[in-house]
Amino acid sequence: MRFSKTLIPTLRETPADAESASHILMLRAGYIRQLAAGLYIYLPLGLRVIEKINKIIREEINAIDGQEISMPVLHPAEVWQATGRWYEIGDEMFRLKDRTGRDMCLGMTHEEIMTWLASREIRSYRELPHIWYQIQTKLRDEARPKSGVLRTREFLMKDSYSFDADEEGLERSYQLHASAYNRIFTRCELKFYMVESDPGMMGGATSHEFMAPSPAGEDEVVLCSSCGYAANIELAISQPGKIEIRDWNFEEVHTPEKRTVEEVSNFLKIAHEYFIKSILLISNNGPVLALVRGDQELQEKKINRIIGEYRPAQKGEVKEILGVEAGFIGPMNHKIRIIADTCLQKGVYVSGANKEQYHAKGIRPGSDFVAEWHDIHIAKEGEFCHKCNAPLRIEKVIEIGNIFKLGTKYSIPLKAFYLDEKGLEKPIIMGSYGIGTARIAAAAIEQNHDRDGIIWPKSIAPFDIEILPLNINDRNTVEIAENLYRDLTEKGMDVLIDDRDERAGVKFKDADLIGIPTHIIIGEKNLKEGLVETKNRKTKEVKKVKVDEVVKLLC
RNA sequence: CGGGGCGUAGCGCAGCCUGGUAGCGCACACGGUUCGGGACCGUGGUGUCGAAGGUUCAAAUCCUUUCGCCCCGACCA
Repeated sequence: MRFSKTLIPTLRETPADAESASHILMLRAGYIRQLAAGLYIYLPLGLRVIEKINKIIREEINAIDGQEISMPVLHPAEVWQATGRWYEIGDEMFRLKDRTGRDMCLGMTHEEIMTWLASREIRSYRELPHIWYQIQTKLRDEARPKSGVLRTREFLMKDSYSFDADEEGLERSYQLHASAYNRIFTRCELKFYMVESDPGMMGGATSHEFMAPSPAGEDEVVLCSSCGYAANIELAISQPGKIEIRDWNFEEVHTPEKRTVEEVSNFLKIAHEYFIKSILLISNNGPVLALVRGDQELQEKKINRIIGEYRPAQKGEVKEILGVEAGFIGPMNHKIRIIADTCLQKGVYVSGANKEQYHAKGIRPGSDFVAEWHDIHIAKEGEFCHKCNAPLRIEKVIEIGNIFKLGTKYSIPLKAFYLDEKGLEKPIIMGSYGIGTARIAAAAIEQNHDRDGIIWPKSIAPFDIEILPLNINDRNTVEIAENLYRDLTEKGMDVLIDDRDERAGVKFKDADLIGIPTHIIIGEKNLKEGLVETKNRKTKEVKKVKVDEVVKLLC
């Protein structure tokens, strides 16, 4: 492709609205333009990257017998009403009416529609299993689009769905996807982890996420480098450091105006981990007291899985329900449900005395209070793996893919049944598997860039080679450049030739910004000796090569 | 949805506090010199100052409302 005939509007200055590296560089290097919050135009270079990624995805999903189909973006409400998600999902779903007043929505995912299709087309166990997928635009009215292409309201996603007769089949489809995903992200040359994740609204029991480490990521994962344990921080289990068991007798201590763990800890000269933090929550089934150790935080997702929907109690409610001001709550002598973090099972602690201006020292779990024991704290860097006891570390990550076992959550309400060998009607067992194409591109940039610009992995770069004829007014330069352009293209390489009448400096700067892996620099002086230069964008290594050996070297 | 910030030329910004009718850099056009890391000199064009309303002799500037965008948080199939 010729630079002079391609829309590659590079920017010298950093756009004010961009913050993350991928956002800044995609704008500056002329890959994308923003239409509105969370809506992006993919310019020629951007589109090429997306297409390269999609090609890899197609090859790998086809290889596990996935069949590509294409589904409408506009959906009738009834299908979503059948599964209840029409009502469960709030403002995140774009809704509209057609001219006859019929309720419609824009597809934010396609479980419903895929299942609807399966319900019509699959009759017998003999037709199973199936994997259907599409690479299609999804629309979600995100509360907060951010970080350029990382979180948008309209985005391209590969979503596949598996249909099996039983759990074993689902497990097989799930593993096929896990291995396909590993190949896809490996081919895209990303650093990534496969981690345990919270199935959340998708229902079902098992799910994993594929996470690309990057400071621009919105999620965090907990990793054990010793045994390989890896989980989303929303559900990661960790063992806090052990503490000594003190021989304190139970006593009430006057702690005037000392409310927070920090304040009482300083006042009594006792470390945070000897405290019990009591947090009052209001669930749909009444108040719940959650207890975590003083040096820990409550993991909201974990408690959510135990008690369902809830909200933190307001100050007035604390006094009303527990009879004491927040800041002096302790776990003793309450009639409400108490859920305590498992690490509190052993030890002797300090907490509120349930009496204004007093804390209690020498609290013994089990005898001074009873509780349900669950892991409800947020895992922290330096805590220990519950499997192998090695120290854990935490990394920020970008979610680039996920796989879910859905079971029958969609097949039952949408009546996707099949007849088994005995003629019994059974619901199809499903899985759903997503990959965000643009997030792969963004993650690749986040993980591979330098001061000068993008450094694309070879597999997803918009072009393989960029030719830089430095002076296009020199006949020899142009001739050699054009010959190389033709020969390399004929060999199947994707080649961009910077045929603009620009100064050499401009071409170098733009080439580095755009980030094509290999540059061929054609300058008059070297040409006089029959040489051109090849430059590796990543290592910056430059080699002088004879003109007629270039093609052989690069193909 | 809560908190914060910003809307002035294509892009990046100054001017606003203390009202007097808009400026700088880059980009763009033309001419000349230059030509291997975002050249230099000269000339030139460019704005409903996000929008609406108000105060005032006079509003980019003060007041009110509203829209948009970014950041933090909440949310996130």
